[in-house]
Amino acid sequence: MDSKDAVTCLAALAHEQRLAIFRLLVKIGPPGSPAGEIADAVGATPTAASFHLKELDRAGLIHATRAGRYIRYAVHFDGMRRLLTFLTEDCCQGRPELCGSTIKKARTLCKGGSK
Amino acid sequence: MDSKDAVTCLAALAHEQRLAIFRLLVKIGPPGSPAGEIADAVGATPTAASFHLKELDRAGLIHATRAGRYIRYAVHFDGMRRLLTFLTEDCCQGRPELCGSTIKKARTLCKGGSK
DNA sequence: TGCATAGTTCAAGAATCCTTGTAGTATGCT
DNA sequence: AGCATACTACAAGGATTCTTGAACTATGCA
Repeated sequence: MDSKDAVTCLAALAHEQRLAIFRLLVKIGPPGSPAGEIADAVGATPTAASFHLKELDRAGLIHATRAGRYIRYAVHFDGMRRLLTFLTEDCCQGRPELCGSTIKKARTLCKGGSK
Repeated sequence: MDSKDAVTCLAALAHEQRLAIFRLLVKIGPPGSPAGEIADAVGATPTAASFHLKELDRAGLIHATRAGRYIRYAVHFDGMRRLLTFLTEDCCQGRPELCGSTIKKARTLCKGGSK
């Protein structure tokens, strides 16, 4: 992940409805949820929900899969983990004793961590 | 941290220069750096740097302390940790086996983790 | 084939944010 | 006190992003 990708992710999340959608999908986990239910849950019109879901998808934070007439959206844990890793990279010059020594744990997120 | 605070933080970070400043300060850690050096490091004019530093400060991601004629900025680990916690809250409905069981580690960040 | 449902795309106006220069404030030195 | 340095505040133009409704595409069922 480079700086541009990170800015795209952060801009995607820097919006009340999109943040609500993202957190909802984080909570739901791998099974995800169809677009209509997501729209209802966050109080968005179908048009707005579609627009915001596409933004989150483009940023690589969620992904879509068609299931019959529904399109299910689920959080993309790998994208999420890459973003958090990028934000905390080289914390305290790699000398964790400067900040409490636990920052490295931020890198071992959902779906296995390392790499 | 509520949804509005998180959006403020994310919007603050969703900008190339501000993200560069934040990551620089994360890397430097507690000692921080004066505004002028930060401006040079990220290639910003003094005016732009001041503007962006204020944004990050307002969002609670960094904090300023005057040291003589210099104003040093340093990352505010607590604000940073609160944001990461907020983003990963209730991951997979609290059933970490759904996503790899390591998400909880994201909450134990710099400065000692919990609350 | 024809209709209903689920979701997306398009376009235009409105709102917001970014950029930049100039002026101003605070500190330190002589 | 007077001057230089370090940084901040203000303001206006320009660019980007958000919102909304109407039209469009895709799927499933009878």
